[in-house]
Amino acid sequence: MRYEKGHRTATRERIVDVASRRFRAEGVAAVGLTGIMADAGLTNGAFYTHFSSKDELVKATLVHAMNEREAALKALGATGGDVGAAIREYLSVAHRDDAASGCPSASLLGEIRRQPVETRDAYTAQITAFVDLIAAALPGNAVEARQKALAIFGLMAGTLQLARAVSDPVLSQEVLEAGAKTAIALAQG
Amino acid sequence: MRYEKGHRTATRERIVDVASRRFRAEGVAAVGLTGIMADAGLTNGAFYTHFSSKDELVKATLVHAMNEREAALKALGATGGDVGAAIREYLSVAHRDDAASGCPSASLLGEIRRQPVETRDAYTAQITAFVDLIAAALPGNAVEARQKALAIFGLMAGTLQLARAVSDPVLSQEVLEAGAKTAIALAQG
DNA sequence: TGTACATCAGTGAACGCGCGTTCACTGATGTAC
DNA sequence: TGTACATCAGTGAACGCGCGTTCACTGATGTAC
Repeated sequence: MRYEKGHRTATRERIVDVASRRFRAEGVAAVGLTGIMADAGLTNGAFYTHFSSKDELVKATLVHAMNEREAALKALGATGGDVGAAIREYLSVAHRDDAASGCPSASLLGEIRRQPVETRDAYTAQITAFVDLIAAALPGNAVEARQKALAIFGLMAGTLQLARAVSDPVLSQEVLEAGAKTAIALAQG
Repeated sequence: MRYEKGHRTATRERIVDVASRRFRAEGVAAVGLTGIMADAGLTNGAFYTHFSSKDELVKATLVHAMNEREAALKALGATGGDVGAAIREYLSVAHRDDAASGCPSASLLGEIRRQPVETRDAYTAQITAFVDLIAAALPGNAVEARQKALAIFGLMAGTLQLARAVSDPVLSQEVLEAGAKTAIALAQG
């Protein structure tokens, strides 16, 4: 073989990994393909041997980042019932200051609505699974738990974005704390 | 006079108005100055007799849109204590489907953190006033009311964005309802 | 009163730049006969 | 065993395009003398 087995797959995954970090940190519209390919150690032309368009890459990165997040949530034991720990991690200073490896919903939610329908469909499927996971860890009957899970998710994504947007560090901290306190109360009550 | 009195001011306001609608609907990065000027009935060159850069326009549109929202909130009687009506309006299908004239936080929150510090400062001042307004209408002591106001704002902005992002209309409606129910419970409890 | 110049809001072509995308080509390694 | 051709992942220059920004210019109306 010219390249070791799995070389092509590994290259594609490297592109997706680099792109998903830069999209989350800088926004989809602001990041160019040439830069992504350079970060992955390749030249621009190779992009189209892996993806048919930038839109397809965006879709792949969203799915990749959501799966990464879902795995992190499971690792934190949230699915075992410790939703509080997951909320505190989500609304932490560390997560606020590291958008690149953080929740794609928090960094890209505003851009997702302007993506092609295939991308929005993929995102919808991911978010549905994610909300199911949160709901399963909440007390109460299934209908109530689902409602709460949706509200908690909206609260966390909105709060994290707000904490990142404001320029006053004191206010930012206050936003995180108010969100965490409220989300935990919702999860327990 | 060559132009009637106030002509220049009116033109500037027209540019800000057009831009603030298009930025909210399509995102700051996706809208070009030539298109904005054409929508305002002018050619591209005139832009720089009113603003020194696109960044300055973005800042002006944010302030403009936030003030517009604040006026709408007051008109709804939220400052008189009817926070429920304001929440229902915010998380309505009408608001979801009309980002152009809606809350700039919901449509632009993700982009604000990447703006120059002057823009983020201006946004921070606006959001502070906005949160004070919500807090004043909530029951309980000032500290509690402020915490609740921050959480409610995060919840509403995140929920509205999520309802806009998902491609499934049933899920979108469910998101709006779960958010509204939770926000109202928070405001009353 | 008539003429020369100043002011002002706006025009529209041009600038360099980076974007997404295309494509002829390379070079290493495989297979066929 | 030696030679011709096929496959594959990637290269790097080029495409047209729209971006933010600059600038010489226009034309209507004002003021100075």
